Amino acid sequence: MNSSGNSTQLKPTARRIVEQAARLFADQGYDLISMRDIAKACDIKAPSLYHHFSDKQSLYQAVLQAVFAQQNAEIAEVFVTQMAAEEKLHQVILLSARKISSDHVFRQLLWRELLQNDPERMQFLAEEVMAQSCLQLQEILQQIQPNSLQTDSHFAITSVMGLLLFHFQLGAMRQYLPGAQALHQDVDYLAEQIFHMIKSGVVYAPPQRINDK
Amino acid sequence: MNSSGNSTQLKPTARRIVEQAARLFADQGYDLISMRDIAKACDIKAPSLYHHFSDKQSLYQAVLQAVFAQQNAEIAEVFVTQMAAEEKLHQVILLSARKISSDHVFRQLLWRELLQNDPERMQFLAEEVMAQSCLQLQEILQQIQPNSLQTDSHFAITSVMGLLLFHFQLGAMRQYLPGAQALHQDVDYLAEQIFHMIKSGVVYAPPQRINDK
DNA sequence: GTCTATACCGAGATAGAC
DNA sequence: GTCTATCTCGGTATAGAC
Repeated sequence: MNSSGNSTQLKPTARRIVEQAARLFADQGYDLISMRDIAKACDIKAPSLYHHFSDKQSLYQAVLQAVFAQQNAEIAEVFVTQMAAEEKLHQVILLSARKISSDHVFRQLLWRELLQNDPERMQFLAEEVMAQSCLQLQEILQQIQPNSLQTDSHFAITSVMGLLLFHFQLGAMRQYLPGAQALHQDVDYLAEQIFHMIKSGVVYAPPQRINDK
Repeated sequence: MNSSGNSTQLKPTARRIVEQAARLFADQGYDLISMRDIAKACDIKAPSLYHHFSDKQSLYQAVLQAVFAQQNAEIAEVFVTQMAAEEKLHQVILLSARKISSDHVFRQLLWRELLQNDPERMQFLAEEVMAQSCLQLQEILQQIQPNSLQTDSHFAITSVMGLLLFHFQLGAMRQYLPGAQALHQDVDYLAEQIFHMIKSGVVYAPPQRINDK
């Protein structure tokens, strides 16, 4: 359990509220969680919450802000290392996989936001949460592929996101799908597979050129 | 707008209710849609719904059943053609992409179910909805890859699912991510890219052997 | 900053007439 | 098979004491 909103510049009680609310919202969703539920988790009564947040929506916004800012900070760390591009991609995927698989709160909230597909929130998510990682990922990918070909880096980036998110969201369904083995519970193994699929997709046989810039 | 529950063996009014409910549930989710909302969409009053379904949960179950059965039937058609394995994979991905991108109701309900991650429902989804397509996909993939290597077919299958689902769920966020172009709104183009990524992932350099059977 | 008490609303569901 | 009327519950949010 991580990234449950250690956002700074919030007073300690507000911080605790956001932390608890994040866990509950992630788990059961906005509608199923009542202000009473959140209050109970914080050992206070519901009306006290309104001293810290004007209403339920504001609290939810604060939760998203906190969780995604936290995630953003942690993911950024992945990119600082100095290695060959391919090994860098490998590490980025491995560490992102560990992060996303272990951080249930972040993953669920992200999945929920993608469900809504609200334009404003998508812009916020993309620009404030994803953009940094995506740009650095783009750079790595362009270093890996042969100079002569230009594969679709936007497609590659979103595929990395998609594979990471989907494989770790699959959870309880995985065991019922064909060919499932104990192996597939192993985060590092899945990360390895994702790395190879992205790498081969980028390196081999791009279907067509694209004016990437 | 498709697959909105043309389930047979339901009386016509019940069928209409399921159809409308599917659209509403997919769009706004179980909790946000009231029985009154559904009734209004059917031009009846809320209590009349209880003549056809014992409660809200039962109606939701009927919706899932109808939408997923429909989807299952449509996807199954994709596999009947006779072609070389690689071309077959190509077609399967292309047609699945068109289906999943156009069927907003199915995609949203599936995404919502994956959010809950309830073991029983995951088993239902996997076995009743996914299993057929997955097994046939598995067969195709095994025909494509060189006999000498055994790649992880479970990983490949779930990656196909993940890429298809994610890329078409991305919707409004896509335009805010690096490198987005008008191209990426084109279903067939994305399908092409997914096909190539899966193909190269399966054909080239499997990271390690696996006892697949 | 937290509480009790409460207003207000809309939800799911049922009874019983037609 | 559909309706009107109604019950009951739990939700968000506010007022005002401490």
